[in-house]
Amino acid sequence: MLSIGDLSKRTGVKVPTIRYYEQMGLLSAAERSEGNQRRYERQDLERLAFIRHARDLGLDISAIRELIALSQHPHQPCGNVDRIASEHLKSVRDKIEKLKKLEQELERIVSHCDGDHAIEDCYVIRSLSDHGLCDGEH
Amino acid sequence: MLSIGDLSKRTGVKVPTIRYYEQMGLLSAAERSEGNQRRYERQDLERLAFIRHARDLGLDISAIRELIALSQHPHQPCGNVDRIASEHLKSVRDKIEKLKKLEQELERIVSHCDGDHAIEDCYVIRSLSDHGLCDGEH
DNA sequence: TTAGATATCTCCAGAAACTATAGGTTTGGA
DNA sequence: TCCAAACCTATAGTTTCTGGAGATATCTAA
Repeated sequence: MLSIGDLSKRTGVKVPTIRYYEQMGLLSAAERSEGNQRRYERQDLERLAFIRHARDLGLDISAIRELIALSQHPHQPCGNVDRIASEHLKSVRDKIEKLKKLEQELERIVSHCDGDHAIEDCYVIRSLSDHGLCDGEH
Repeated sequence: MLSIGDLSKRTGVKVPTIRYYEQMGLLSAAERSEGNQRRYERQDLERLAFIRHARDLGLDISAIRELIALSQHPHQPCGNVDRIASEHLKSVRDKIEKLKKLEQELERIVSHCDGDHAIEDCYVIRSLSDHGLCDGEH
């Protein structure tokens, strides 16, 4: 039996966050010690690792709740699971695209600034003020 | 003189967001009409465009506040301006790296799932549960 | 000029996913 | 047995907005 602190150390999820996940219904309410402290088992460790992993992947809490619910009806076809993951893949790709544009623009802005002239002539400030100096859309 | 609605239409920033920026000290308190409604001038339009552009680039409010403060001392050298933009560029690059790893992992997950078998065999669920199945770190 | 529609005002609450604090109780090791 | 560390609950704060309620102002058309 693990305390909440043990669980935290093993998964890297902070203690208040574990309690928060319980409150959000991602973890079922843990057993309690005589003194009312949470006690966990291996299953809970796995569940929390699942949640953490999914959060790292950027899935939001409702998507994770959905996946957990699906995984508890194991004889259903897994089309929905595939759908959730595919949707998420799309959104990750969108994010990458947007960030790449930002990267280009910031590179361009920074490369014009040698850090050694007066602010009134600074390209960073000028280009932030004037969208017309940008190469692309954003 | 522009109303807050005009300003909103011209910049694409929603009305409550403009008021929020004023509250956060990014926009100075606007002049008021006799009936206490905000009235803006061209300068305010430019300032708001600057803020919007910087937000689009992902700079947070405190960074923007810093840039605005710096831009009000136009004869100082612009090293700090460069620093803020460079730091942000670095964090954008980090995010891109992380998201690319996620993209690969999700691709791998989705490609294993044809949406047509039972959940108990589904690779999505298995690999989310078991971090050991991942290719890389995240 | 006046009625009615639209825009604005302030203040407050909510969304997401935590994080932190306060004040009190339990546990585990010397 | 004692005390520090960990735990408990409840509540508030974080960030960047967004939306609503209820009251007031402004604009337009008749």
